[in-house]
Formats: sequence, structure tokens, C-alpha cells
Amino acid sequence: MNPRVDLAQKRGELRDHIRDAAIAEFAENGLRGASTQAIADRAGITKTKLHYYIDSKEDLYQQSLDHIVGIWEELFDGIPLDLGPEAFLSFYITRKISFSIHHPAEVRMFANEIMRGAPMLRSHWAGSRASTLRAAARIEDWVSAGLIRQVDPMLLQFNIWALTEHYALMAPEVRYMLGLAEDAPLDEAKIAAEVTMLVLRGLKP
Amino acid sequence: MNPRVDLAQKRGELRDHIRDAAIAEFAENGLRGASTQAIADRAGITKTKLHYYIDSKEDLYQQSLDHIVGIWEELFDGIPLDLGPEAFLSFYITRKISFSIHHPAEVRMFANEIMRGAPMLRSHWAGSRASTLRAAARIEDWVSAGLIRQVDPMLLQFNIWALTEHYALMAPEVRYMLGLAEDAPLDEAKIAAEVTMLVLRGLKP
Amino acid sequence: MNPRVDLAQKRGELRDHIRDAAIAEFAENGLRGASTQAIADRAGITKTKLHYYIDSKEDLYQQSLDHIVGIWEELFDGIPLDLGPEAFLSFYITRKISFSIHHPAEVRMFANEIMRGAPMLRSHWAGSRASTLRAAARIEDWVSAGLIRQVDPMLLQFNIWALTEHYALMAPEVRYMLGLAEDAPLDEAKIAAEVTMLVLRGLKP
Amino acid sequence: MNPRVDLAQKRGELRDHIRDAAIAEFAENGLRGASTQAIADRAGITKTKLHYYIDSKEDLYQQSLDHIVGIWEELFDGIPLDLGPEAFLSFYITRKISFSIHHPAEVRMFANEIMRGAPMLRSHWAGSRASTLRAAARIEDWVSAGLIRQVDPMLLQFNIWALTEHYALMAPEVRYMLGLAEDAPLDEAKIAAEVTMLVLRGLKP
DNA sequence: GATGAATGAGGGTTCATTCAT
DNA sequence: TATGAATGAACCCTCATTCAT
Repeated sequence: MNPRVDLAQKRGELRDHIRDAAIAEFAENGLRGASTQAIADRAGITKTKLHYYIDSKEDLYQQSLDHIVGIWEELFDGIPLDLGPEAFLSFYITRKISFSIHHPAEVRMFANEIMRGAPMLRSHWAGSRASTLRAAARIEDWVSAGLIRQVDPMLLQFNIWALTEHYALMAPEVRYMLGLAEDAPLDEAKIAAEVTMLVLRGLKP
Repeated sequence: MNPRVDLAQKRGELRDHIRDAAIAEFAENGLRGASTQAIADRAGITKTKLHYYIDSKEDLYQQSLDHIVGIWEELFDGIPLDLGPEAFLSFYITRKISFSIHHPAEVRMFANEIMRGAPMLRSHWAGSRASTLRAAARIEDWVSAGLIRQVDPMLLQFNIWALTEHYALMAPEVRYMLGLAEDAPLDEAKIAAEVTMLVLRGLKP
Repeated sequence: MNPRVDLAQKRGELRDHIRDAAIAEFAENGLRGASTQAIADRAGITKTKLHYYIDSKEDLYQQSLDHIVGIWEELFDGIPLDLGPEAFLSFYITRKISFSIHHPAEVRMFANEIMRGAPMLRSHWAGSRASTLRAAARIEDWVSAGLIRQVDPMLLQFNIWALTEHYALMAPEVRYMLGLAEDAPLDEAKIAAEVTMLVLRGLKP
Repeated sequence: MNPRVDLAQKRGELRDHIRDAAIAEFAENGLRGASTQAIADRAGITKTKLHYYIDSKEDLYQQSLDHIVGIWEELFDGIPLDLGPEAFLSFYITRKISFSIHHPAEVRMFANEIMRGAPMLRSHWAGSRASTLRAAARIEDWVSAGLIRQVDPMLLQFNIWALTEHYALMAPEVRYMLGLAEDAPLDEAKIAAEVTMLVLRGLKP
């Protein structure tokens, strides 16, 4: 075994560990409200050690944000583009709800950044917008082909984002209203089914 | 004119002004990330003067939260209860989207609090849950009467919340994707129409 | 009745009331540690009203100190000077212990000022020293006359002050060690008797 | 030389240095009146550095108090218990007066705490009381054995405390009355002799 | 004479970061 | 690479006092 590889790997793992701790802290308290001490605590290291691995809090924030965007894009890379609306949307919604339920911190940190006006996210938005516009075009095609009713293709996408991200952002509220314990798992399948049905039926020609 | 009334009014206005400044700051930075200095700056007063009017940052936060909950409840008091699903839902959605678009800070602060686990909101939730359960019962009635399709009445409500609040929470993203300027007004009527249609059609029996 | 007299009297009473509140607060927290808010609270008035009646915290402190010195001097004015040591000392000790037990705050505030180096008491000390030296001379006379043993007349006075003031300064400790409740009265007569006996026997030729 | 030892030692010394500065400040101004800025100034460090070494002002106060209690107990550990009253008392008084004269700040801080009702000292008092009661029993034995006159054993102890602590608490007054400069040393031997004589003679059967 | 509002200075404490080793 | 020590800026808040009526 090459010990240098092990070391590098270990360091990489620690970096990932730090990033996850940071995402959790940023999700809960935002950039300003997050403290490097809290991040260090979550990561189980000292504050000094944390600062040895990062350049600054803002930099760690940016990194974490980039990481989330990366996951996001990756997540929808694998969906076949030539499916009809029904298959595509149910696929997309299911996957996104699954991610929201299992990675709420990522979604919350992302939303938090947008709520602040997204000053550190704007660099990613150009690409994001391009693919959103492409998706809009495809939706228009569906409309033209009579596969779905007349609909605003941009607002439709926003609405789907709203529906799927809600179960990450507002999970505590959802749990409380359902009478679930704070750590109880949400019924991913049921939620995905309800949302999918709402959207698909809502789009029927 | 009675000067005493003027004074009291002025004070009341200042208090409201402070609360609005606080909501804006809390919406952007959360409880921890908000600084009393920033709130004072937004309100156009000195930090000392701010602290003359409030007991503590946490207290101001709680007050602001209570205020938002108050508005919220008031907002839906006036909706006639005996309307059918179509009228009721379009009424409700329209009103809520209007509020979201015109008072995004209130919605964001609220969401922020929930993302943190809602430690300071829990006191309000008991009442909130009761009315949510009542609404669920009404929805079940609509289902029984065949007015809408079979649907989970709790998830339906969550979905409507998601759709309506999204245009407050994610307004910067929405604007960017639509190619609008940062301060451009969102087309309230169109958004309400699209969301209403999605929901009403999505619920057709 | 002359209402103007009543008013003046009322004001005078309030001033006394404030002074007593101040002494209590200064006794417990010293000049720096005392807050005008706390003094106002003890006096049952608002802070603004307090500041209407005083010039400054330091001034109130000085006034209170002067008042205590005045009481002090008055207290020993009435003791006949031509008594022998036995009568004089028992008289003096009894009176001083009585004052200490019934007015601990005054004694504590005084002691507090001395512990700080007595910066605001020095003006009174010239007179104080003169009478202490006079008393020392009288004690020397008693020694010369063979009424008491050879003793340092200054240290004797310090020792008597120590013994008598202790029951004001350290009352909480005394009470605790005796197993008394925090508000239980100290047995003035017994304490005076013990101290007197210690001193008188301790001075026997 | 081991540099690690040096460092640890240095740190320990700084901690001691801070504690001494704190005792001096607390002695003069009490807990409320003492400022961390003033303590830092006395210790010759910045306020931030001070706060790096302490948890809070209150904690530093408690620590300092504990330290004093520790010294106190240590101070009287070495006195042989089987001495007769004369030897024991002269030993005890001499030692306590010596401490009072050389460590007035410690005694003053202690007294200050008691004057405030000893809220942070009460934990130590249980043990203190036990040993005071034991000492009282020994005094009773002396009385029974006819070695000293009938005396209240608790009040006797209070009186000795009063006499010995006075030269710490009221040193400025003592100095002024004796015509000494503010920093002039007190004549430890003479004071101890006078107090010892007063007590021993005052207890003669 | 009396009082709610206002304020500059300072209170104790935490912050993200850098230093020194 | 790693870490305890250190630090200037900023944090929330209270202070004694003055203002304005």
C-alpha cells in the first residue's frame, strides 16, 4: 500500500467531512449566523484545525454551495430526454423528492442562499438558466404535440421545484402537522405519488 | 389636534418601523446572523435607540414572528367557509400568492424559522395544526361528495403551501430565470392563475 | 396648614428615602457596582425621577457618606466624658454594637469606602483623627492613673472599632455560623456583653 | 531545559497573575463594580487576552474566592491542636494578623463577598461551620478545665476574626490615624502583640 | 416640577483569523 | 502538518446622564 495515497485519501475524507458539517451549519444558520466554532464542533475537530483546512468561512460557504450545485446537476443528468411528459415528470419528481427528503440540509442551504438574494450563487445561474430554458422548450413541444394542456413552461418548472423542495425546507412543519416525531422518516413514496399525480393530472390536456 | 395622540402614534409607528426592519434582516440572515446594528441601520436609527425600544434581539425576533402569525391568521379569516372547492381554492391561492409576492420578507423569516426546527414557533403550532386538521376534514368532505378526486388532504395542503410560498422564498431565482430585473414586480395574476389551474385541474375527479 | 411646608417636607422625605436606598445599594455593591437603576428601584421611583433629585451618582455617594459620618459623630456626642474607663467603654461599646446591628448598611458602606482607599472620605478624616487622638490622650490618662494596664491607645481604639463593626460587616457569616436564619435578629445584649467583657478584662491593670 | 515545562509554567504563572489582579480589583470594587478591562489593565494584558484565559467574570470571581478559601484553610492546618489556649491563640492570632497585613486584598474580597450576603461563598460555609463548631468545643473544654474564664465560644471566635481581619479591611484608616503614609508597612509584631494580649488577658479565669 | 425619549460611552463576551512553534 | 496562544473587530446590551416637553 502506498502510504501517501492513504494520507491524501484521509485528507480528502476530512475535507468532505468538514464540508458536510459546514452544509449542516449553513443550512440552519445561514452564512452570517454560522460560526466556524460550530462547524468545527459538528466535524469533531478544533477550530484551529478547521482553519488550517479552509481559507475562510466565506470560501467554505462557496465551496459547499458549488458542491451542492454539482450534486444537483449530476442528479438529473441520467434522466433520458426522450421520454414523454408522463414518464419524464414522474421520474424527475420522484428523484427530486427523494433527494429532498434524504438531503434536506443541502436543499435548505441552497434556498437560504437564494433568500439572501443569491449573491454567491449567481455565477452558477447562467448555466442553470440555459438548461431551464431548454426544458421550457421541451415543455412547449409537449404542448404543441397535444400531450399536455396549454401551460406556462417556466412557471410549471417553478411549481415543480416548489412542490419537491418543500419537503426538505419545511420538513419540521410537515412532521408536526402529521403528528410525527421530529426524527421520524417521511413517507417518500406517498409524497412522490401525491405530487406526481397533482402535476400529471394538472397538466392533462 | 391632540399632541399626545400624535406622540403615541409616532411611537407606535416607530415600533412598527423597527419590526419591519427586523423582519427584513431576520429574513435575510436568520436569528443568529442578524445583527442589531444591521436592524438599526435598516430602520434608520442608532443601535442604542433600537435597544431602547426592544428588550433583546431574541425578544424582537419572537415579536416579529408573532406579528407574522397574526397577519397570516387574519389573512384567511375572511374566506367564506361554505364555498365549493373551486371557489375556495382559487380564493385561497390567489390571496396567498398575493401576500407572498408583496411580503416576501415575512414569508422568508417564517420559513427560516421552520428550517431551524422552529424552536420559537412551536407555541403557535398547536393552533395551526388544529385548523389544518379542520381543513383536512373539509377536504375529505369534498372527496366524499365527489367534488374532487381522492387525495391525501394533509399533503394537498402542504402542496398548496409549497406552491404559494415559493414565489416569496425563491423570488430572486424566479426573477433571474424569467430574465427580470432584481426589483421587477412578479406578475401576480398570471402566477395565481397558473397555480390555481394546476391545483384545480389536478384535483378533478 | 401651609401646603408649601407640606410639599417641602414631602420632598425632604423623598430625599431621605433616596439616600437610604442609596446607602443600601452602595453597601452591597460599592460605588462602581451600584446602579442608579437599582437605587431608583429600591426607592420605588423611576430612574429619571431619581436623577431629577440628585446631581450624579458620585454626588449621591458623597452625600450618603456625609450623612453616615454625621450620624456617627452625633452618636457619640452624648457620652459623658468624665466617666471612668469601665463606664465609658461599656457605654461606647454597647451603643456602637447596637448601631451596627440595626444599621448594617451604613457601617458596610463606610467600610467599603475605606477598603477602596477612602478617596471620598479623606475630607472627614482630619476631624476624625483629631478626636481619635484626643481619645488616645484620655486613654493614656487612664493608664497613668493606673485605671487600666499599659496599652497602645490607638491600637486599642482600632480594636474596639473592629469588634463592634464586625457584627455589621460580617452579619451573614455570624448568622450562618450560629445556625440562624438570614433575617433572624442578632442578640444585641449578649454580643455587647461579651465584647465589653473581653475589652474590660483585657485592660485590667 | 524542557521548553514545554517552561511554557506550562509560564501559562500557570499568567493564570496566577490574572487571579491576583482579579482579587485586587474585586477587593476594591466588588463583583459588580469590577470591570474585566480593569482586571486586564492590572494584569498588564488586553481584555481579549484576559477573556482567552477565563470563562467569564463570574467564573473568575468564583475561582478567586475558592483560591482564597484554600489559602485560608492551608494557613491554619499547621497549628498543633493540643496546645493550651495561650500558645494556641497567640499562634493563631499572630499568623492571621500577618496574613491580613500582607494580603489585604484577599481578606477584603472575602469580606466584600460576605457583605453582599455571600451568595457565591455558601458552598464553602458548610465545612467552615463544622470546623468552627469543633473549635468551639475545644474552647468549651478549656473553660471546663478552668484554663480560661466562662465565655461564649462562638462569639469569642467572631471577636478574634474581627480583631485580626480589621487590619486588612481598614488598613487605610489605621494608617491615616497613625499618621503613616499610604504605603507604609504596619507594625505587624506590635499589632499581633496588642491583640494577643487583649484576648489572652480578656480570657483570664 | 416631573417624565418618557434619547444617547455616547462602556459593559462582558464571541468572532474569524493569524501567530508561533 | 498540526495546534495552543493570541488578537482586533464586532457582538448584544446596559450605563449614567441629558433632552424635550
